[in-house]
Amino acid sequence: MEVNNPKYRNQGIHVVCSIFTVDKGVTKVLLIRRKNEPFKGMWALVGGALYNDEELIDGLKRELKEKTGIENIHLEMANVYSRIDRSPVMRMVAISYIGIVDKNKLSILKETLKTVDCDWFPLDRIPKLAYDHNEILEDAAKLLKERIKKTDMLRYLYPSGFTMPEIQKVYESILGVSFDRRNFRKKLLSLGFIKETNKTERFEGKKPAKIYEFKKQNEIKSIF
Amino acid sequence: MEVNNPKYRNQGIHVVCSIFTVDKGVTKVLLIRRKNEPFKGMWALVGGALYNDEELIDGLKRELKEKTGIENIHLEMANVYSRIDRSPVMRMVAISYIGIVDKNKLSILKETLKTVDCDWFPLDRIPKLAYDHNEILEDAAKLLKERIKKTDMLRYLYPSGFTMPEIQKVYESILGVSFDRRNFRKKLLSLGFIKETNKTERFEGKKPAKIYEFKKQNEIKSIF
DNA sequence: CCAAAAGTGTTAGTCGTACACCCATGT
DNA sequence: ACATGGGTGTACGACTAACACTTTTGG
Repeated sequence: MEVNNPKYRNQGIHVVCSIFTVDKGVTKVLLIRRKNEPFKGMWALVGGALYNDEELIDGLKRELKEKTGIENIHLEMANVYSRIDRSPVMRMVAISYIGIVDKNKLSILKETLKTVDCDWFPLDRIPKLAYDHNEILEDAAKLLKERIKKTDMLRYLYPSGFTMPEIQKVYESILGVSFDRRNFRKKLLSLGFIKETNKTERFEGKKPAKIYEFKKQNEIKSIF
Repeated sequence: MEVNNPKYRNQGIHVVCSIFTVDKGVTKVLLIRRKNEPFKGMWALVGGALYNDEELIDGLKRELKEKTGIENIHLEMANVYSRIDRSPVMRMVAISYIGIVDKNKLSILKETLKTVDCDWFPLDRIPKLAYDHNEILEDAAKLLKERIKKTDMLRYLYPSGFTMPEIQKVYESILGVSFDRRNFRKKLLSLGFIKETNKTERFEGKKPAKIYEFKKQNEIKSIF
């Protein structure tokens, strides 16, 4: 690599995340409103430019803390965006991540050095966002569907347990379909990554529902 | 973004690809041998540094042509690698791609401006590679398995048709399992992205086998 | 004691798996 | 004519989907 070739100059990496939650049956994503140029005053996904001395996930967590105050959440990689003019400042390739959290278990900063607002937006009411974030968010929402169908990603929404009717509503909200109560329960239990507790909690009914929790990763045994 | 912050400087993007083929029942990957530093003389995956005026896929295709002579092949994104010291020259984030081709339908350049050799290596006989390419290749091979199971990626291995026993052997080679002939045929047909032709070809038997081909993407109709 | 959601079990249909026989051809 | 792989159909078991009744509690 001829380091001095000007074609290698002025490139940077954006790290950006779509953090989802489900609030009373509605899937929402966390957006911030930008204080500075470019895209001053516009809503955007949380993220920023990577430093040259940090890994992607660390840079993203730094940005996330700076712009929302959120710490210690699980994020997984989603997609990559390389359109040449996707940033007006310089050539930036973006790496996108997704996460899902219980919004009631964390507090967000409404204003920071770089933001003037921060809020949860239902997926069907997303404003025009900075950069190509509308596209990134759309892809992220699609991926979220795949991931909750095929992995135990929802464990991060329920670090301390959930009831069947509760998590069923979340699946139905995110996937946009509805399931038979009895079959849903059987299916989820058959996957083997959740377990019953002896606690109960009222959800929508008067009869209390059992609380289940996700097994720790090392408790999940494969078939062989 | 404060463009002058030195932490944003000296970052680059690597694009790199694992191009697979299946040769007489053996899955192989295309490697080049480097002519220049860093890693001079070592084998490596095909790839290089992205220019600031090109998209990932275009940069990768440019590198691919420069270093192997290969043009016009299908590549799909695989993974991202961001270890800070993964390149000794400067901080480079790598985006990896995978592809699969019929090696008999293309010719490769044994030597170029930047390479001294180029060859197909069986996956169980991979030498120590430049950069973190061993890790990238391992991940790519895993992803290849997923993709041929879940998508019609093998269409790119067979642009002009295939016979059942032939493609079955490819699946078996890549996945490392073996299938019942009758069930394999039924399964593949049931997916609905291949169609019969009226041509035949001899494969291993004396009786000629029917040639099938992948439907064009727009011929594949969904269930609804 | 009634309304409303939570919890459970059984049956039918569908899909995947296992398996045996006939067919077309080259030698 | 026969050996070799290519092509097809059927029966069984496993999983998925549809569905109805009992239980627990708050009001």
